Amino acid sequence: MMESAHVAMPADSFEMFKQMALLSMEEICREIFRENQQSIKIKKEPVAVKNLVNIFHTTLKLSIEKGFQTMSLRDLSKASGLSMGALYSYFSSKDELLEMIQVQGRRITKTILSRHIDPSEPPQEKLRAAIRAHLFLTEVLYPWFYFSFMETKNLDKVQRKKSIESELATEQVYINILTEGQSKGIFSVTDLTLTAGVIKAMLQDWYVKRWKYSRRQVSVEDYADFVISFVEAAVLMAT
Amino acid sequence: MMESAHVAMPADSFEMFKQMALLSMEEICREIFRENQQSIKIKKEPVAVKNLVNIFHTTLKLSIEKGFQTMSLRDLSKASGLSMGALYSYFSSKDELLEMIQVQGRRITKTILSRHIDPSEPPQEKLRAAIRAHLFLTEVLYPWFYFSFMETKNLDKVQRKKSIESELATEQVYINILTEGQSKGIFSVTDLTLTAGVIKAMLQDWYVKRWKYSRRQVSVEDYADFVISFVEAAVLMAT
DNA sequence: GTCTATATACCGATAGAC
DNA sequence: GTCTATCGGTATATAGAC
Repeated sequence: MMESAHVAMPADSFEMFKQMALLSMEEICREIFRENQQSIKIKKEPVAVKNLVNIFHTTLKLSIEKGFQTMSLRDLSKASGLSMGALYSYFSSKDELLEMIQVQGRRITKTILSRHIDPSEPPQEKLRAAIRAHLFLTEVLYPWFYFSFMETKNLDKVQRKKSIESELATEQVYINILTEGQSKGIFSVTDLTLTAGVIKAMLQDWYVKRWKYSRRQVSVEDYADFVISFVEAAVLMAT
Repeated sequence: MMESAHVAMPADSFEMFKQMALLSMEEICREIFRENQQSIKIKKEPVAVKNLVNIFHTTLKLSIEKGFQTMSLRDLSKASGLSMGALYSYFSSKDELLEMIQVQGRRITKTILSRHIDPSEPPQEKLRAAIRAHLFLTEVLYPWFYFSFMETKNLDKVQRKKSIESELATEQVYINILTEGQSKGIFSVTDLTLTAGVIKAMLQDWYVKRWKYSRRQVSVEDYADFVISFVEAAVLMAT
């Protein structure tokens, strides 16, 4: 297993982030293919990956428009150009398709977020880096995040629990940063958990209410700068 | 038309708000009945209202669990105790049921929010009152708000447009308050629209991620106090 | 006003030709 | 590896008895 072991990654600009993240749809689908070879009937990797890219892309597209439950597999078949039979070579049920997408999304979040926070940096820098990394990631993988957000309630009990754990883990990143800053006398926070919660709510708004920001022509970098300044105004110790 | 003409309503505590809001399910359903008498076949008001209460309550309950699309009308029939035939005496299609619920929710929001903001108050008080009123309202009508939030994308074009307008109108309330405070030298805000947007995101989190707050035993008054202090720390002019 | 029974269409999933 | 044809089940919606 490759362990990047907290090598600092600056990601000063969104473009830099995009390149460093190396999150092409294709790579993600290759990983999914390799991990699900027991349930995927197709054996030739190039063919399988090509079709998985198509299937996931089309699923996300249709689900964002009208929801995963509302999208029938006939819709997916028509929009992707693959037949019903071909689709069922890549997953054994519609629920498995949902799960495959969710699992991968959670892992990417975890990997990228920890990779972009350098524990040797001071808390204020860490806070900025975390906010930027989180927003840039959700921008690059917007369909995935919106889908995950909207479809969590349709998961089975086991998967839903994992989804909740993932959410709380993301919040914990901010609780840790705030705690450290508090103890170093840089931040002044009355309630760590609630503060982390509202930070997360602001970040979430970027992909949940994306139509609002794109119609107002607010770029992800604009929004990151704003959230950072807003949060800092609220938590930085008055000097 | 009854016009409350901005009579100040303090709503200092959640309990007071609850009483003043007078938003019993029954009253709301009576209103819906009177406005939809063309599509509701039942003519006796007491019977119709009683069943509408049942239908809406059950619909919200089932939809929150698994989504409106996933809930079949057979599910609704079973859970409400009304037959399929009886259900169709109250709406002409499943989509109309969705629309009836959405329309009413939007109207309530608009009415209550404007009723609880006194334009003669100073901006700082208005900001506090708006945040409290918004949170208290979403607490009282949690199922309605969660439902509206999750099902907006399933509306037809016309209804979705109205939903967007409603969201932007709510944001405008905060933009106006912030603008006034800015011009009076009380607030210092770099971007009015983005600030209003993140305030709204924090308010939304109360009903979107409700499980988180209830598991942590945070009351709506705790949360209101926290959001007010967080926002004030960010926008109040340093003295 | 409420029920049961049913029309019609589409759903997820699979078998078997190619 | 991909297709078409089709299975059994269930969806929305309605007709007609009571």
